[in-house]
Amino acid sequence: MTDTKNQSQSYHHGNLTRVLIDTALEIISEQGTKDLSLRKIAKRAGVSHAAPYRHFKDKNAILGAVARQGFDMMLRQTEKRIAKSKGNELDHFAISGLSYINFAVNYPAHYRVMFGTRAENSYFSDELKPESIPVFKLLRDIIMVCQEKGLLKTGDPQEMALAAWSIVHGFAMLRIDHHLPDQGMDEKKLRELQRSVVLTLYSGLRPE
Amino acid sequence: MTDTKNQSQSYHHGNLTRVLIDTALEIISEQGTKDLSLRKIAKRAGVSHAAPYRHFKDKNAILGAVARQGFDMMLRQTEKRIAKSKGNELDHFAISGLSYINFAVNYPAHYRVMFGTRAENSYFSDELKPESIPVFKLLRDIIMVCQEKGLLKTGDPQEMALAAWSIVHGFAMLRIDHHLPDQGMDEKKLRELQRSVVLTLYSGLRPE
DNA sequence: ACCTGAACACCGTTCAAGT
DNA sequence: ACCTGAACACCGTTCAAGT
Repeated sequence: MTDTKNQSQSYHHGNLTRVLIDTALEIISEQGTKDLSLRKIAKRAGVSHAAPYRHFKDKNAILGAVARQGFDMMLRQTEKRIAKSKGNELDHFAISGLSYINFAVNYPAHYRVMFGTRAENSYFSDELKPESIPVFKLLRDIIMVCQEKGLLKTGDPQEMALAAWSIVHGFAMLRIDHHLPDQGMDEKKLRELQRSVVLTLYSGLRPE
Repeated sequence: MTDTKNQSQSYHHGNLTRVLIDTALEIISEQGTKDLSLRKIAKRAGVSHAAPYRHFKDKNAILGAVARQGFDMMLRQTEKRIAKSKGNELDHFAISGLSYINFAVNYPAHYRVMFGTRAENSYFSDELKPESIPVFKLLRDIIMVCQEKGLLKTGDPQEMALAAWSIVHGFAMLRIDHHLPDQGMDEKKLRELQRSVVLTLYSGLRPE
């Protein structure tokens, strides 16, 4: 009963920025990226359709904020899973890939904004996809450690990280866009499939 | 000089359907999927903005036709490359993957429509992604032949085809959307990278 | 049968005006 | 400083009307 005062007035005092991001995510989850509009966001946030322009340059800037938040969440989540693991570095490598796919499956709205086709995503800076760099670096660092311990084969770690990323990104995209031939597979079967696909292909990176 | 008669009148006699598809592709290539509009297509085709509705149910139906054409082209192109190859079945397997990525790189406009997020792509039928089935089957058949000859390890060919598909789809998407850390890589370097990534990961499917 | 033009309900973005 | 409301140039889709 004490914190019901900040209802319809609260984000008139500074937190509209956050509310707009959260509302955008809600709408994307419910109606898809395609049907997201600035005017819908504004209406649901209880504000005029021009108000968001005080907080974001344009519609893409809101999507950019959503993407940034997504990359943050994905990184933290992956780091946490690795920290909790009792396995060796090779296990960490596998966990990073599976965790990546899990994030995409659990937060498809975020993921779609993060990796919407670049042609449509001018909300990434004109330079190279800077948002995805930290998670890519994490992957590459794990690979380098594995190489030092002889758990993965030698070779350019950047290239191997890219290979690993291709698999998980590809699988995640096919999965959340329902392009998989998942004829009547239930959730458990899909998770097994996902595990099997990643581990099989990762084995191509093991020492010969 | 003989066939200049069919200029602005010709598609009033039945081929507007084709002109609309081709025009859509032109605009996507020039301005991106996001900036494609029915009204732009109609205007460039020299027809009123309501005319396309005689030929397609709605805007998505046009994109569906583009996607279908893309899957056709991809399949034929891959089959042709395999037919020209002098290698064994394992080579065919590698060719199918590299050919897949090449198609995406050479026809990014097609590819983006083919694999735009499903939430946005109601132009795929409500059933399972039927357009992509033939190319998926080709991949699976090659895998089965390789298994019979002991060139690939045993296991569910459907699952292995999915694994192979994940890689090439993931790499293709990252590549055409410029999410790759391709700092100053030229075309030749990118093709080497692509080849290396695919072959490395495919080696995870080889007999143990 | 095929196309047009007006109409409707939406967009993103800008800008003067209000508090 | 932050928000509103009207305005502008666009959308996709429908439908009566023209040929």
